[in-house]
Amino acid sequence: MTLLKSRPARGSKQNARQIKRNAQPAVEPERCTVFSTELGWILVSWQGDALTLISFGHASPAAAAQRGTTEPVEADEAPKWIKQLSGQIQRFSQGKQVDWGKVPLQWPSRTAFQQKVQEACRQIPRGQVRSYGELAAAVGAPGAARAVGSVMRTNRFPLIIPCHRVVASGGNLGGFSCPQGIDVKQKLLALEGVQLRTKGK
DNA sequence: GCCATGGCTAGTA
DNA sequence: CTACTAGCCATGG
Repeated sequence: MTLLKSRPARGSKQNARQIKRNAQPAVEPERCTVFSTELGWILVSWQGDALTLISFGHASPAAAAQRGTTEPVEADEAPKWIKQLSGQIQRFSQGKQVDWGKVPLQWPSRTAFQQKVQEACRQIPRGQVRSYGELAAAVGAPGAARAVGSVMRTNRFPLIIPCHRVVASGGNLGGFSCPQGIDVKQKLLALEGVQLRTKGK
């Protein structure tokens, strides 16, 4: 996709006219599409060549679309890489192992802490879990379990950044931010063969 | 800087 | 087991 058009210097009347005539937005608009999976209706948003949002666990296409900033485009009108990604998400929702590869993720802004936590989360292998506290310690912030939870809560790329693999200490599930709530987290973990200790010890 | 808010934890009852 | 505390720490207003 070629969209890198050299931007004219600011403030020039001539340039302003030229921009208008070309009608070429400086940045590509964000677009999105919705589709149905075993994990409910999913919204996928992107801008240019980068992913901007994944939202899943919705009861209806309308509910999913509401999370986007624009009207969804038809599935077959989406760029190829989005179609591929959608396919991967489909297979993931069916419990298959998926390598997300190097999908470009675009964050609005991130602190160093958030970045580290997200990266650490991403490295949790399928079929395994870590506690919020463990993740905190792993990024050099022991005791910041709660802060880790906040990072998970604001995860814009669930599944790709497997926040569902981060659980409470002592084998408890912990929380989850999703329209369909904590059940989805359990379902996700079940898909990966993780069964949380109901009790025991 | 202060204060409130969380997908938390460990301890106590 | 549950219920309730009291700390904890990174954000955002």
